[in-house]
Amino acid sequence: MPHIKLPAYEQVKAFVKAQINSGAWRPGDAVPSESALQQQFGVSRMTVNRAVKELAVEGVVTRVQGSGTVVAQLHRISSTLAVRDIHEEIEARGHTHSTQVLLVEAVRANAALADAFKLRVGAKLFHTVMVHFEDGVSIQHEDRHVNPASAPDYLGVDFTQTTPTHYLLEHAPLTEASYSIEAGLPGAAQAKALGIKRNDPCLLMTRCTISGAHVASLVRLVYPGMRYSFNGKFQL
Amino acid sequence: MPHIKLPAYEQVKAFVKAQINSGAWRPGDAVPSESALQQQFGVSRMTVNRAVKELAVEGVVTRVQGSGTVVAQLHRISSTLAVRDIHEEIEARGHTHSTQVLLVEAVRANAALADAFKLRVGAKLFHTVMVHFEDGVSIQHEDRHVNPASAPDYLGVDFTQTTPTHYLLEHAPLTEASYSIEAGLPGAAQAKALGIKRNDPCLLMTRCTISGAHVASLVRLVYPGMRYSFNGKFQL
DNA sequence: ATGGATTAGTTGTCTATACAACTTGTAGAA
DNA sequence: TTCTACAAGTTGTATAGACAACTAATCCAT
Repeated sequence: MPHIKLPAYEQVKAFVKAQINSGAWRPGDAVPSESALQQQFGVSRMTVNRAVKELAVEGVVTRVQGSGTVVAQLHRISSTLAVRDIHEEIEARGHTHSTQVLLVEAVRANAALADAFKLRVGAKLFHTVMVHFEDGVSIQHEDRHVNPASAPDYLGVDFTQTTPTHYLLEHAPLTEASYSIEAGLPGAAQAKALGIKRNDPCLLMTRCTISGAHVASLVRLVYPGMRYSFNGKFQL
Repeated sequence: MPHIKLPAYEQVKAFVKAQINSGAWRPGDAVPSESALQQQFGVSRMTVNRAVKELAVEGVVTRVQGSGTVVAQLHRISSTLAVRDIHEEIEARGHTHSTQVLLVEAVRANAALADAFKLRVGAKLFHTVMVHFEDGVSIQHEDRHVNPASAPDYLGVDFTQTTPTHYLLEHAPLTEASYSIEAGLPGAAQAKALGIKRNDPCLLMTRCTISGAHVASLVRLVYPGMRYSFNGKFQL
């Protein structure tokens, strides 16, 4: 065991976590005030403040100005789902990525698309459909609509060289995004493109990204069920 | 527009975010040093330090001691997946929750379970199977194994009154958890218990929770496909 | 009893300063 | 050329103090 000297604020954090961890302090219990911890550890209040504030950000404790600090009721799994380029993701696993472009076109927004993009019906949108492969195995079907206001040159991009996610992250900096993940069956065309059966379960992700004032992109991703999973981890 | 006076550190954060948001600073670009921002805003270095440090925690910028600060390459969607009691979750939606307990028993660990719990083959484990309903509609099939060392009285709990998650969060404080979400088909027994067809796609979540020195619980959750989704949002 | 002011205690923000730890480029020595 | 030592710049940690903002309880006058 290396005798690494932890910073003072880390020692305070470790102490609080240990009390919670051991069960001595239970959810809802009060955590000693900053001045109490300050005296206990012989450090300045700013140092204690930093420690407890970080624990609050991590969701371990809850603070109320004027009232005090208590052990949080729920311990959250803080998993950070990256809006990440699938190309990089696959390369990071040491595999090779390839893309089959199925469709590149300009379309006019129907009611549903107009609503999602906050544009009028009939407004011009870009539309691409492609399949991504990991070592030759289909892993993601990507059906995307893009707002020309956010990426006017989108249709001219060579998507066998650059993924839409990569291009958009470069040209339309992300300011807001929302997503939804559910299970479902692929459409006929999607199943065919992915080379799976119509009744093979899939993870369906829809994601809407906003860049500045515009809704930049709306994408529907289909992951063949058994070939992909979302993973996460949490540590107190 | 309310003229709310933001704290100084929030103003610095807002400035940096605005530069990134507008595209003036792109991923990989250098962010001004703390001393530069300090002079620009006429505040102390500690205030600037707090602002930029928080941006680093949020994943907006990347800092390297001795080198500097740059705009982060990837903007992450930080979605916090709560290890949350499904009872509370349903009640929070204004619906009513009910449980059908299918199995409560003690079992001996087979190879797979022993490996997951880091116990020897044949060690005693508790095992419960139940279905959760939201307004009478099945929404989750829960198949759970529990380490007796973490919750010796687990089998005596009335699970029509208390959910396993709630009981375990109370009696075995969570210190670590990992999960995996994928799409798949339910087993025959699971489909029957949920009242769905064998080929209805489902979200499958397996979750392993650690409490102190013990692997406390291993649970396999099955959510009927179209009735449940995981949602998340991100804002710069 | 009710309502209002006061007060003690707690967290939130901010300052000015100091030193430590680390990175990077440069000047000098081998 | 190559390596070393140094210096400048940057972030990390920590201090002591101050005031603001808020909460909860108490006391007091009505």
